[in-house]
Amino acid sequence: MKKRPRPAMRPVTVGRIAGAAIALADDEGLQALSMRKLASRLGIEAMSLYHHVPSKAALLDAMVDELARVLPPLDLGDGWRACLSSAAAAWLSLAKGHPGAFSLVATRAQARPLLLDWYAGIFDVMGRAGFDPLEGARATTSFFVALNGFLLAAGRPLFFADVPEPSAESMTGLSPQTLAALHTVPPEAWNLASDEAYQAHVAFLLDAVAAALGSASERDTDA
Amino acid sequence: MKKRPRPAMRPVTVGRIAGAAIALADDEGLQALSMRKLASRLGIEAMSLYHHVPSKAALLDAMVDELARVLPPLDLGDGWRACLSSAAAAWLSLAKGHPGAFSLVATRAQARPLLLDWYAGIFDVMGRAGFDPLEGARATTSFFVALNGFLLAAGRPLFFADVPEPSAESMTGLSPQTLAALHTVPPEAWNLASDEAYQAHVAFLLDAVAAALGSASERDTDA
DNA sequence: AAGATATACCTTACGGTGTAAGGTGTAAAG
DNA sequence: CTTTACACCTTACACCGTAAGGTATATCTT
Repeated sequence: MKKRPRPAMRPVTVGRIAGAAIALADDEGLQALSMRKLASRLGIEAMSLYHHVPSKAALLDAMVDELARVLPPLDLGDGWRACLSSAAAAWLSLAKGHPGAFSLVATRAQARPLLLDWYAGIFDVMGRAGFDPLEGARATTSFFVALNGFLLAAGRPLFFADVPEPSAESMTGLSPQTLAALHTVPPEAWNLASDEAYQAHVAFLLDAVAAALGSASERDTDA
Repeated sequence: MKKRPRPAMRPVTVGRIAGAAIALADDEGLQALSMRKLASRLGIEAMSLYHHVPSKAALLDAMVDELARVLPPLDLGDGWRACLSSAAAAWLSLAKGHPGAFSLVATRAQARPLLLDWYAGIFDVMGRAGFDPLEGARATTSFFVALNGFLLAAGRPLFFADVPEPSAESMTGLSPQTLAALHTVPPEAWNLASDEAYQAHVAFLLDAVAAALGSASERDTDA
């Protein structure tokens, strides 16, 4: 045991770097996250970050790991519906708590151990519910990518925040038919920023899971 | 009418710039799309692009417009299910035809007239099917963001391309339970790159739309 | 025909980015 | 006290988006 270097002092660690990066992304947007700005928040120089993290891509992975640590625990005991429902709630709280950094979790989840542990709990619940493995896993995967699609879109307005008045048609380049069609639907239908819209999306997806599982494993549902 | 400038010659137009940008993004990835590389593909200098396009953000919008022009037409005549189904197919063909540029369409669709015309056709079909406007529009919106979630994730492997063998657990940092849970599901369940997976996702979502519309407007379905 | 004008493109430059290469100072180990 | 190792720093490079202003040419006006 000759190698026990006794770090001189370690005020900055990978975890702390990732935490500061998440805070920076949440404050100023992911595109504003640069090695220089991040370093200055930590009171060091940009290149010093490279003694803790090999590249910016690795930093982004570390941010995903750090975010996975604050994921609320899942409800693993009350059946698949409660489990998926609590997963959706946890996902939402992560997206709301970290508006700038969340897209990383949705986008580069591949092979980050903590996040996979979290997902694995869900696959386990689905498996124990007795569903066909392929159909069940497909439904679960569809559920999650659909959740991500919503939360990634929720950052910016889908279509319009406010649909332009028909009188303004000349300014938008929209055809009258298009404007008329858009005006037949209530504006809140595409306001993805509300909790209510998210709940509607989750309910929509849970029904789809139920339908997929029901049709794929009748032998289990009526047994 | 004194102002009729008669352009000297116009070999490069916004449309052509957008087309070249799409090709560049598809060839080398969206992050490799720079004004300098794009200009050199067109045989001009970077700053010359700014005589046709005010900023890079506007260029990205122009790319969305250009992509919307190659969207296959929708099936507007055979009911909402055929309409959504053809929309999903069109969306897939766009994503497959433009792997680098597609994420722009999914991400910055706001207020691009051609794309809104396309969407408006769908809202029109949904409206004419007699469904509750809010519930119907919510279901349609959910359908599309869920489609986007799939196609945005389909670019990279979700979880793993290949799940590691249990014997390799020490290398991945995964717990034995996680590895076991991941191994209970067939690998193709999270291979999002196959057409079959997409069809399964679309079928999953269409069932959800049917369920949402059925529960929201019984007065129409049995009338 | 000659001058004015408008346009398409170019040159230069600035402050930002990620990061390769190598230097410095301090704290622990021998 | 010397050696060593590590945390942090300095400098530098190639790239980015784009602000400011220059030049050549094609057309309109006279």
